[in-house]
Amino acid sequence: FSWNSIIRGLSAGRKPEEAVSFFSEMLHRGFRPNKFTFPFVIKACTESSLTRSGVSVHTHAVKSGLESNPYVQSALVHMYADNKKLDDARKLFDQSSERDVVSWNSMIDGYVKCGELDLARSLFDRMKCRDVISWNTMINGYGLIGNLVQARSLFEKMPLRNVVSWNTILAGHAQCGDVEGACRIFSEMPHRDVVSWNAMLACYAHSGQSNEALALFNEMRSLKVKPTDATIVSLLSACGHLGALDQGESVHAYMKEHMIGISIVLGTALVDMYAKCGDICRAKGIFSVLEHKDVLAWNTMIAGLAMHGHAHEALQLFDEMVETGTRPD
RNA sequence: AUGUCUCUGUAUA
Repeated sequence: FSWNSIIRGLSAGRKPEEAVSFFSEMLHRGFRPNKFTFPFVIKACTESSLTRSGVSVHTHAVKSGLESNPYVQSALVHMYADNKKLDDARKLFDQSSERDVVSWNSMIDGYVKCGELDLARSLFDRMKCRDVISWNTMINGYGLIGNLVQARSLFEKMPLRNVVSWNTILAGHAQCGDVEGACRIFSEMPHRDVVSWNAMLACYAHSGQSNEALALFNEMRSLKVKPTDATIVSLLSACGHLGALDQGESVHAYMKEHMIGISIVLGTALVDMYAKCGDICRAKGIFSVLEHKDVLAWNTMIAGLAMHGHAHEALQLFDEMVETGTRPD
């Protein structure tokens, strides 16, 4: 009933850990979770890397007799796999009597994200119920470890491709530095969504083809594709590499115009862009208003200061970072 | 009414 809707809302929101505390509250008051409750809570544990709570949620699922529900089971496999607890995930996976396609895919993706492509592949080969996500997951894995030969071979063999398949093989080429290949795929793909555009933009930005990135963004705008944070971040990175302050400023203005809020990632990209373009004051200004600064944000600001010869200030900032409880890496 | 895949931020070489 309504407990479920609240937990669902929290788990989909920005603070999924609140869904977990809400779940404990629910149990504390004597309400019984049902088969819809668990996937929401487990997802919240997955996203906030709360593996300890996850284990306790797992225990409750067992007590409720819901551990064999396919939605609950696959959510648990995904939770362990996503948090790199591959042995726990696999144990659960092997114990399940009826593994559905989502459990298989989650287990394979767990191996993929840890670079264990051989283990992923052996599961994939044993699968009878492969769907487009299984194929996409494997293609992504080969792209991540730089094996474009296998990635392409699966891409060609797969019976059905969706836009994610195309985006995945595109990103794989980008990951391997094959800009021409990425370009070719981008132009050949039957449909492009915002992720396709973002992947191509990032490819240009990472390979130093900043002007191509800016040109692609203009094309994107003329086609009325709505940008996301990833779009803006790649653009800022392109501007930073060019040292093009005026272009960077116009991206910043675009953000304000379209009411794009400054997340930690976007904020760090802005700090970096202003620093690389030589406007250290604006970089400091953005940095100072960033909430929940993480180690990457600090590193960016420190490097920006150091780059411009403000060694003393950089060291001061380093001390401040440590004092405010961020561990240097 | 619920679960799985793709794109984004820092340094050095």
